[in-house]
Amino acid sequence: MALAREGGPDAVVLREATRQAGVVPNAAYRHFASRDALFEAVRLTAASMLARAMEEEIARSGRGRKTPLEAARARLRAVGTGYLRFARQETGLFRTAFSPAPPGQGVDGGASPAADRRASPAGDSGLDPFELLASALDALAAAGALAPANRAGAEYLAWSTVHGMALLAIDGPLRRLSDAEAEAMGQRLLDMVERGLA
Amino acid sequence: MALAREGGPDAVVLREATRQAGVVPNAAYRHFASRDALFEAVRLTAASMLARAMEEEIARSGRGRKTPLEAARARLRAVGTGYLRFARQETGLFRTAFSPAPPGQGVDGGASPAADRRASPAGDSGLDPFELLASALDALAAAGALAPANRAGAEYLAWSTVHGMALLAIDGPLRRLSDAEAEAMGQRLLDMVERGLA
DNA sequence: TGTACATCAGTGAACGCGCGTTCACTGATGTAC
DNA sequence: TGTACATCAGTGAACGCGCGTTCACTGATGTAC
Repeated sequence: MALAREGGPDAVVLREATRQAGVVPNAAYRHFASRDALFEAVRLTAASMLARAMEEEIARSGRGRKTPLEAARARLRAVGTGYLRFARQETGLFRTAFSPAPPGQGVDGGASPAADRRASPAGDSGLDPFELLASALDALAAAGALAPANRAGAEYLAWSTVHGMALLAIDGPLRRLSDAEAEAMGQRLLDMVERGLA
Repeated sequence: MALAREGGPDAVVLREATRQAGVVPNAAYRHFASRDALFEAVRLTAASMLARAMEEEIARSGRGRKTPLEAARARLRAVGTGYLRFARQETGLFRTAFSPAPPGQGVDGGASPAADRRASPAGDSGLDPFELLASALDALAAAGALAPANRAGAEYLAWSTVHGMALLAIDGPLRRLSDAEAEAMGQRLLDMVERGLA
């Protein structure tokens, strides 16, 4: 996890992990069948940390009295905000979570529900990032701010938007933004989504 | 270029390139100072091919009589559509174009104007993808479909959106969509942007 | 027209590096009878 | 209570691999005088 946090997916190197553990390289094979299996475990953990970060943001957004519509909007925003913040603050883990799984296995790139559920420690909702988003959109639809005709597949539209900004903020032209600027840009993006989905 | 097209940035390996050229490995050093320099050349070319694909899409969108507003909208859509299609059809090159430049050099990840201009063959406009987007947004603002207050930084909002979907369509959950489905999803995304930016 | 020389793509051999992985093993800890 | 045995994390040594890069070189082509 330290390697992934520091250097992203490519830094997850079996030999280096054993080095940091103060142990001989092949000792890793007591714990993981292969470097791919080790990587998969790291990826899953990273994905569940992202989910966790988003849930904390959601919890924060729930505070204060609100109409159902306000609450639904705040929840969707929180999902996006949590995602963007995690991407900026834990760049290596974020990139690891979305690193395509090694070919061969039929495993999804990104977080799969079952896998996440397996990895998630007690105390969170057990929902993966995608499910958190879906449920925020459901709430928005229930509150009437998202026409039923637009509900289907809306996850992918919202996710695309926020995922793209996360990556531009990591690798791309938004990399050099200050925290405050990135935050403001993120909120503008979420405004756009809210308006665009309606 | 063949390596990048086939396998993305990680497949751009000096030794393999010389192998495919039917030449001994160190012969590469007649043409590039290092593997990083070779990679940079590939990246630039990939970026300029993306720009090219977008320009073709723009040219296509210009056909038929339209009001200025319709034309501006069509142009912005074309920018997005070209981007998304290139990402799906030339996945390896797309990923290469956005691969972060090797550290050390102060070079941007993604396409920088000057670099692109250098690399672009005669016949295109010489604008990089970002500039194509910017000019489409200018046209939209001029046509009155984008409030001046929202114009600044709108590039980053639009780009984020489309970039995110491109990546979800490459690595993520949108990977398995058919061409027709991906196309439809892309158009919905662009609808959202149009509405959201206004 | 002929000769001396520079240029330059490519050769052949070798380097050190870090990687994932395999093998036969040791030695401490827990468990069965 | 004591002994035999299984379990299991970690050891030590070695493997083959592909990578980028360096070195001194060859041999064809172009250029100057």
